[in-house]
Amino acid sequence: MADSHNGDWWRPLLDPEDEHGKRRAALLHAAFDVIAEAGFEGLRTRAVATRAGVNIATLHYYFPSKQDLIEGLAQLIGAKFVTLHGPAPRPSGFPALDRLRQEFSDGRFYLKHHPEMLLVVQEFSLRGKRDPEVQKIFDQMNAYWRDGIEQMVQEGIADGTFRHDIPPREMFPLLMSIFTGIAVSGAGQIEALERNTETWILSPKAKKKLEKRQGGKQ
Amino acid sequence: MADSHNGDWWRPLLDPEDEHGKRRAALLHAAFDVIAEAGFEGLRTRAVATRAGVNIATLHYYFPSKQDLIEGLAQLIGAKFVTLHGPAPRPSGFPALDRLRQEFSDGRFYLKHHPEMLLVVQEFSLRGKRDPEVQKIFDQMNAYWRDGIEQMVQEGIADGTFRHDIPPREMFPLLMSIFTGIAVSGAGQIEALERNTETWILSPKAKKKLEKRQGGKQ
DNA sequence: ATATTAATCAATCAATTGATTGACAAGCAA
DNA sequence: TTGCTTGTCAATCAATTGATTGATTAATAT
Repeated sequence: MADSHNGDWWRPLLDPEDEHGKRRAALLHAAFDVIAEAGFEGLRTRAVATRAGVNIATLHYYFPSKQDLIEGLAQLIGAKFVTLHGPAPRPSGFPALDRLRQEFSDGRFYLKHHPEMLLVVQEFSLRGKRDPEVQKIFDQMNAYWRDGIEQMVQEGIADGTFRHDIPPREMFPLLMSIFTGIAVSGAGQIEALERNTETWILSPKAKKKLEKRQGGKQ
Repeated sequence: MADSHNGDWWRPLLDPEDEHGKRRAALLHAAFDVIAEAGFEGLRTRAVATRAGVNIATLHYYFPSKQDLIEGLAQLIGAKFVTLHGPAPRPSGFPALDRLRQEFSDGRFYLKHHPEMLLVVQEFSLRGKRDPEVQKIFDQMNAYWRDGIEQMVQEGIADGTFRHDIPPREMFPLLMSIFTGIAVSGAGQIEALERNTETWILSPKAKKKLEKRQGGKQ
């Protein structure tokens, strides 16, 4: 994710060579913007079409129904989330800690540069409660995220980076709750939150090592 | 809050003697139900009126506009939240810990018995981003909650129940994030989450006392 | 050259939606 | 009784909304 901290972020997603895909993508991005501004409550196909610079009938040509448009956007966001959260090699002495920090870094990035992304995800999260198709995609997204965190926790405990007296299965909901809380409330003190979380879950051994390393550098 | 864990919960809110207030309340409760089922996206004045058993024109008699209805419900929920979260005397050796546990207890209660309440609050939270009037009420609600937690943290640190090496101002966003995360994700492992949170923030002294007390009882 | 398909739009439809109007009945005051 | 206020509803309005139709143009295939 850190690699994509640029202006382009997630927009170029469908094949830009394909004219058909281009317009389709433009409509999806327009839908994203409208939802970000007005929520699902204010999502109007006309607004989406106008924003994409096409006629309302053209929208229905690419997305037969409003529901198709919504599901298309859900899949777009889901796919992008997986891409951005994909496993990346992070060479370091504390791979688990690095991944934890990456997670916070991602949170900071969205909060600072693309809060509308978190907002739209919340909109979808809420809509999923009454829309099985959306829920399915949302569940996949969450499962992917959960698996990543769970793996991180297990690795961290296995290599002695994280405390061993918190069961992996219990540490996960803890982190998940913290991350979700950050995304929703937009915690202003995310740095302090990160620091304290580390203080909490790092093993004494890893703490000492880190202090030593930092002490040597400073 | 624990005292109100009954079937009536928060419904009897306005003066039931007043016929005018009765109808008004019925409309607000109907609106609550509609939002719980269909979200703001699906909130229709007709549905609310029908549910309350009155004509659409009667709804507009009590609430001139849809916006008035929404703001009325926001205030209703806000007021009830303050009532339910009001400071209650909790005689115990660990007042701060008791309040912490009460907070988790409240979370469990809503998740188990009234998840629709959390859902509607989320709907309002999201709507607040584009509705200043709603946001104002929501902010008051959150400020009240925050103050309570902040006070709890300060008391807990002052009387030695909580760790003193975490600044109160840093412990607060931590708990806030955890609570929010629970409400949103509906964490299934809320019990484990509570246990680990306690392990985290309790001071060593308080832990020993608790262990002793529990050991003596069991 | 001709037929077919893809892409687009202006115009329109049928249904919905928030809100209003005008009428009526019950309660209350003068 | 008379007149005013409150509460309620059937009917209606004007605007919106998701979706369709029919026509047109450009590209592609035969």
